[in-house]
Amino acid sequence: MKRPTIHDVAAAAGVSRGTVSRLLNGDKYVSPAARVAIERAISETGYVVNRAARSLVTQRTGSVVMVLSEPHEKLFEDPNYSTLIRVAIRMLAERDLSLVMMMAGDEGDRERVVRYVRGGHADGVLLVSTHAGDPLVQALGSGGPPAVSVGAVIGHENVIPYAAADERLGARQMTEYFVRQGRRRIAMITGPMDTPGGIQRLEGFAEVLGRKATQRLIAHGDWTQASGERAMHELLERSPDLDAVFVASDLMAAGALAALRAAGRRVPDDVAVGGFDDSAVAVSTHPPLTTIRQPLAKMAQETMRLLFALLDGAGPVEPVVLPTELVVRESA
Amino acid sequence: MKRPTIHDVAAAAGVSRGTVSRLLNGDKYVSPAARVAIERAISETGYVVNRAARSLVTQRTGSVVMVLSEPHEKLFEDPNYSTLIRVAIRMLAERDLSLVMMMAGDEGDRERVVRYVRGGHADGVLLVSTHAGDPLVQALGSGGPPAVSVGAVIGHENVIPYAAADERLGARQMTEYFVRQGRRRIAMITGPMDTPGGIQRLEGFAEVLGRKATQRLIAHGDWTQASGERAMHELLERSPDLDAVFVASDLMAAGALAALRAAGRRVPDDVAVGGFDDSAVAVSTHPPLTTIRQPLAKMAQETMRLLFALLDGAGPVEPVVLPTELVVRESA
DNA sequence: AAAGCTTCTGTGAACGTGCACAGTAATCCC
DNA sequence: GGGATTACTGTGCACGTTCACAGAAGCTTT
Repeated sequence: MKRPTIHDVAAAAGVSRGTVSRLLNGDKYVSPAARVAIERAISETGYVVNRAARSLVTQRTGSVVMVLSEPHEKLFEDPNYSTLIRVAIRMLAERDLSLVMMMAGDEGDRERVVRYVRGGHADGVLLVSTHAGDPLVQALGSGGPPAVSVGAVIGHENVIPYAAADERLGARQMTEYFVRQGRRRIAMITGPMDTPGGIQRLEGFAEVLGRKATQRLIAHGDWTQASGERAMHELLERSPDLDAVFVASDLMAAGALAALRAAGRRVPDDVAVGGFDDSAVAVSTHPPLTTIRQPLAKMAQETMRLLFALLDGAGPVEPVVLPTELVVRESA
Repeated sequence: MKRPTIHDVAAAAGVSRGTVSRLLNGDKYVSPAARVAIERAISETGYVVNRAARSLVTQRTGSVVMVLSEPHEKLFEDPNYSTLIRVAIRMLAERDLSLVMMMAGDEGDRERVVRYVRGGHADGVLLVSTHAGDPLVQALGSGGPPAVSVGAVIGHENVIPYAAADERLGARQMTEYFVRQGRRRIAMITGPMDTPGGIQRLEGFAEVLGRKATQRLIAHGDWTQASGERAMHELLERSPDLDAVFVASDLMAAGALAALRAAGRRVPDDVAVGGFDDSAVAVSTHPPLTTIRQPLAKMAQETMRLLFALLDGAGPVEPVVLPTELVVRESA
């Protein structure tokens, strides 16, 4: 049995295609009588609009694509993505838009994404965790559908609107907390230095410590737990007398805790540990992590709002930067 | 500037639409000369096929929808979803299919999903974490596009093909491990009893312990960390002399560890703790969790393979059940 | 009473593609 | 050398919708 078309609905309601279409698209000029007849016809026939046909004429697709720019093996280790996806699905659903997911981990992926977007298969683009210098951003460039990002895209802050946490503020909050506690040798494990979280959390750290933030006290990770563990070992070797470490993500902090335990350091007695994110992992470690809460859901919401503004044809929109908050648990 | 169409490509290559279409769709009858001319024309014009137009005539959409059937607030707390999404995106991309995400947490969501699927907007459906008696399954019913599930859908095992871990086997492996270690009072924290993981892990547990698996030693959780903590407190109150607990997920086990610590029990000396999943959280707890590894990536792959078989018009396909594996760490 | 609004309706064209079909030229088989 | 087969190509139609336009009917204004 064939799926009913707008023709069938029109026939059943005794009106023309045009009137049905007007009702469907919220046009004001539909008489009350026609309205009820059509609504009954729709529910009787079980009619659902054919998006392909609509797309063909409107030049819109009714979908937004989320592009995840992490190498495959690392993707999603960070539980934060979950929140983004959840919020995005939800807010898109309210506008009857659907969420398409794509990865841009390697060259082939990127080409596929560019083809997809430039081919007009999405009305908007939602960039996630895009690193500095990612060729994807250039390729998407202008002329395509509007793009926004969760967190700034380095080098394109003025081109791609974003909602982000105040990374510098968060880093300062944690570092100042250490200072207030009387910690003397404060180290840091950063994220990758081609991401805003990598760069700006280090900047905040350095702003507070000034000259005390020496290279010996800084090690770099790549957000993974394993890299946190590795970096902590490195720091312990270089600066055995450190008494605090600010780790730029909770997951890496979990790795750092393992390294400290292996080295026989007590947390927080010997070494205070501070994380960043306040993700689920922060409360499953031992001891639970003192960390910086990012308002992740709020960030996602604001990002979607920016996208909607662009979809609605608003002019240029301003980035949104949201405050972070220190959450004290037992690791510091 | 308008997007190039198949007409433009045909004109640039000096052939007709039909020939271009044949090349695009892998028809064998295209002369070598035409082939190179068209390929050059495509890259010169930057042509990308218009999916909407194609869908309209082929009645296919080129997309598969993943339906996440968890209440919103709980969704994604489980990091396992990440693996599913990653594998799905990847394998779909190889077939030039895209992944659309939808939630089915409440009645409104479910209706939207049904409309979407029955409206012909997806070529296939990928069910995730569908609970027993979910009306969605009925609503999708027959007549729609093929549906598969990661993990069995209770009550529809013979209708909806799935790939799953051998839940019973995993539960037996852990329970037998406890028994071999000489544990006497073995308790269990189950998942929700309307999911295969909830039911079958308990069955495996009971198979090994027989009459020793009493109600006093069994508590129920809902997969969340908080529920694991709550259930552990409950068990400690009911059966203070327990010396081992099998927890049906790592996340709940992390909660259980916190409860045990709060009660002053040492792990594994006083109480052995076993998890299930071998997810990322298993190595960030203290002590790291002895757990049952589910071959999650493999499960996802097999599920996709089943879906592809159905999309290719294969007859009925058989469910796939994959073995689990005991991973010994320090909690037991 | 004519002219101009407002409200509502129907109709034809267009969106870009795949597919069935018809048709052409070359090759092969006896 | 005539018929059948193979390799390839072009054309018209259909898919289901939106949109611009024309027009009808009722009401208000001049």
